[in-house]
Amino acid sequence: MSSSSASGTHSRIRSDHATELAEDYVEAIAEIAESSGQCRAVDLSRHFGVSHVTVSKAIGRLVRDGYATTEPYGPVALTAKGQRVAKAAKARHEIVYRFLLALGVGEKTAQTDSEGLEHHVSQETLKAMQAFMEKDEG
Amino acid sequence: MSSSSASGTHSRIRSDHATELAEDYVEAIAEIAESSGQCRAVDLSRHFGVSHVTVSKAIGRLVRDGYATTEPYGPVALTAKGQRVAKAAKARHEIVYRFLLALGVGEKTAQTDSEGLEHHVSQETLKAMQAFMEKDEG
DNA sequence: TTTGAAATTTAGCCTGGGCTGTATTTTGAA
DNA sequence: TTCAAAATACAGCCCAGGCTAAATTTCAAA
Repeated sequence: MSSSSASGTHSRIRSDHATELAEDYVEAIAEIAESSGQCRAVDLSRHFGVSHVTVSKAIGRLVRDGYATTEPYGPVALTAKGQRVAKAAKARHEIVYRFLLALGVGEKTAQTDSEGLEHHVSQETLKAMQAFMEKDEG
Repeated sequence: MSSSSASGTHSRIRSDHATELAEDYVEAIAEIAESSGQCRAVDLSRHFGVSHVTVSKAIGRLVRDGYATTEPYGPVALTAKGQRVAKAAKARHEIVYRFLLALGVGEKTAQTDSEGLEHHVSQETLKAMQAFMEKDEG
């Protein structure tokens, strides 16, 4: 396996972590807003199982980084940038999820694993997953 | 995709992060120790591309959590627990890496992606990956 | 219209993982 | 043997992501 090494690879993984939560949040915000018309901090708090304060701080970072907007005591809305990220994250998530099912993994595991994997799958691997599903299923 | 939700799944993802770095470190320590006889902080610093101070603190956590031992100004060694974790991480890493290759992903991407994915793949998915490789190649 | 419950905010705390700068210890070369 | 360079440690800083407790605002029901 040629011993990985060479800071580059690993530092990419590290910096990925910085955006993982943001992606999880915008994805959740888009889902909730779509299903119930708007997304409030309390919805996210329930969704992720963390305190409302944690959500509030996370929303603050999303706003700071241009992914979302909000008003005091109001709901959260995604910016155009946030919507792009949410859409891309959802697409990746679905590909990974369907791929795991096609691989023969059970639904529950596919769901759990796809949430963990979606942030670490490159475009090239996504392509390979899609190719596999096309070959495999239709 | 049944909108994920339900704190359980996501909180698992969060707490995973706590052990990811530990796994990366013990895996790297095992590799370096195997190839050069011992592992020093400076080796890890170069391996991960982070400062020696960051490595020093990480080693402190490894020691605190029973994964490694060290003496002042001395090299780092894995405990039995650390060796178990390193071995398991390496095994997972290799399965994921070979699986990606079998999927048709290029070597470089397989290397990068496997580093990101290895911490998020469940036993069930690993089994499915192995089954795929056996069917596909063996 | 008032009031109480629900939601949000603010303050303050913790750990992890990153950094710089400075001191200390090892160790190899002169 | 001495001394400078390399490695390690220590002090102190930052931000992310988690928490509790307390203050504030909204909003619906009485």
